[in-house]
Amino acid sequence: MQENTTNRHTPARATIRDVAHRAGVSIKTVSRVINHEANVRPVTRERVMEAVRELQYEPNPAARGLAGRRTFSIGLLYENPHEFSYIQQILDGVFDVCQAHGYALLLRPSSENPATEDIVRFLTQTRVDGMVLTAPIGDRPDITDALTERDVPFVQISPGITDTRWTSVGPDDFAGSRTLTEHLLDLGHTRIGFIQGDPRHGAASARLDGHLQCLREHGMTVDESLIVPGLFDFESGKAAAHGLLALTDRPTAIVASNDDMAAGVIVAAQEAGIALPAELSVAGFDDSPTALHTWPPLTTVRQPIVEIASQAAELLLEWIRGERSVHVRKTFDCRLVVRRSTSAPGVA
Amino acid sequence: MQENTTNRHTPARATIRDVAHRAGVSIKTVSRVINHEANVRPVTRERVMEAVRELQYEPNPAARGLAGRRTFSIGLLYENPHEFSYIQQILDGVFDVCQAHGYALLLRPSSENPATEDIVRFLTQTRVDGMVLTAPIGDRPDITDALTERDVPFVQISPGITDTRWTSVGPDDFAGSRTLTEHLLDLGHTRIGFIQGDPRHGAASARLDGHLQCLREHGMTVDESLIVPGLFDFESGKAAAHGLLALTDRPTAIVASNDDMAAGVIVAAQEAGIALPAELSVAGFDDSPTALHTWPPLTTVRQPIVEIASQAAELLLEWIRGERSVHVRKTFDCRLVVRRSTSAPGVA
DNA sequence: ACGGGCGGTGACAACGGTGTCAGTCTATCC
DNA sequence: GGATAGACTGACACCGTTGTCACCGCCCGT
Repeated sequence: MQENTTNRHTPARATIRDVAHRAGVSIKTVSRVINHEANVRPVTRERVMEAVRELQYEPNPAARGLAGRRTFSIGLLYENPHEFSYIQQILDGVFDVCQAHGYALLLRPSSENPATEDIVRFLTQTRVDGMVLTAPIGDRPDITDALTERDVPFVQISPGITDTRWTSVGPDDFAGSRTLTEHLLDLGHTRIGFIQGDPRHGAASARLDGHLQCLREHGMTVDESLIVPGLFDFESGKAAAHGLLALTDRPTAIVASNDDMAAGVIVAAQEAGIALPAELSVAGFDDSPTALHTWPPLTTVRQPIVEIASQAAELLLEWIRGERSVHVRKTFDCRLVVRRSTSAPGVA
Repeated sequence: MQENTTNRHTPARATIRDVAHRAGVSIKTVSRVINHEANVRPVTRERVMEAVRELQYEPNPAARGLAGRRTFSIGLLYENPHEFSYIQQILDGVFDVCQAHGYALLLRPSSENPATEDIVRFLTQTRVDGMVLTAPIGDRPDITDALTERDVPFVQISPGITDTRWTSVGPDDFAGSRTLTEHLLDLGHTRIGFIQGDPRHGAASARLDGHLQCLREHGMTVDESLIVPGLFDFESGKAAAHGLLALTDRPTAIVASNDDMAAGVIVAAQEAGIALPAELSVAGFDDSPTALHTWPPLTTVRQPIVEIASQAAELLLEWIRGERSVHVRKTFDCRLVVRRSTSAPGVA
């Protein structure tokens, strides 16, 4: 016995009413079951579940959204990234969690320094239940205010300042950077160049601070001329390295605040005919794929990006569901990854 | 005079009813205006638009979706990418078009070879109005069939086979590859290694065919031992290069089917102490950021990824709106980009 | 003057769920 | 044995749009 033989395509998706009818209960009870509400007899629940399975019922998100005032979707805001693999991993981590909880993931890439109203429009157009904000845009007060004002929950990833009014997740950039510099000191380097990251990112200053702190702990004076600005991208790293390598008393090691810049340093050294790592040790940060694509492969600091992103999404969903009512800041440890781009001065 | 002073947060978003009341028309007329339907007097239209502006009205997508059976959102399906920048550019291109047309972009990353039912679940859960499929997953008959069966419009990006039943967009891999090989022949190379891409991608065979065709056109016989497999990722490129460089009569040039593999070739050459480009010319494909991050920078073929993605989204939206009823295949020209990784044999 | 067509508009019923509230049915306690 | 407090269930309004259809007025041709 076939149903609906005339309707050849689009086999008329089952609705909650069909399920209710089949299970011999009211639509409200079906609603209770699919929303995991309490106070449904196990027998009833099972009967409903069976009807759901038989009819391959999937609740209509539009109807749910309309009646329940939520969309079961969250947005991910990010600014045009330099390190593509970074945002890709963020995306993977967030998506996994969304997937697991039946949420959809809406993307909101943005140009550099997007207008507040553009972000607000995204909120009103999509009505996402919450947002994951990446650095550096997640720090902007106008954005956090706009979200707060509209009661849209959000979680920041790697914010510059840890504001107890909000929830955030990030790596321990400070400690990671300190460990890295310590590694170079242990190898015997005394003149270490440092290329800063994009100052709009909190990670940039945290990594610099870790470096400086480590030098001080080891009783070294800081040579200002060895601390140079950068923007987290390959080009700026290369340019900064050329500057450092042109110094009369040039450094025997250079720490770049991320791997892309470190790759720039390597190319700069190659252009200048400087042997790696014998004449110059190079280190990065992030342990992005780039770190393995250079020659020699990069010593770097691994931050668990996917895990950080998952945690951010997890915290966001908890908040959305009202399972948590206090803001937290989660910090993840970084791990030093030693490869062939660093060695004792003079050693190949 | 203030409205709603008690309701401090969430200023009670305006609905179509509020707009109708303010403009002195029925809600249906407002609906007509915001959907750009015909048969509304210009005067009326303007009056409604003004009310919309004053109240900052944005239609509720859930209500729209429920009543109108469409979600104003499209999905982007992609499989875990090796070249992160590639998918990032695809995303940018698709997003721009969505943005311009008021559509939301839902992401559906997937593991390698996802189950059909996972994709189907994505469709029924999100009820997107259409899908953009990237290679290689966009080629899978089970996926295209599932979409067709459910009347979900889709557009393929860089499919392996051009099926006239569907719409697709992609670069001219064949011609691009031919141009690249020609460049090497012009430089005087006669033994050219070729590293193939992931065989699941149509681009892989198209690029190989372009290479072979070029050799034949120049009256050269094809040395099978110079054609080796690869998977589009750095590691496989490096491994393949090691194999080619170990040949007794080793090639003076290697073409990799994409930039990541070419980066692998460069590292392999460096490991083997082979001078670039004097002893070995290397070329890639795509002109990804990687191409500029190697030393020497890569000669490659640029494909207009963002443009391709935009076009795909554009075609998809046209189809969704019923503005087009015939399937097309759009091909974009590639451009040879010569950098320092290629030179005449023996020349630095 | 009349009927027919068409541009312009509104009333009203969907769309498929959730929230509220009232009701029934047990088990428990005096 | 009756009162009472849960556990469990359903009726019904409502969420904010779009689709359908009826209607009104006006212009046109005869």
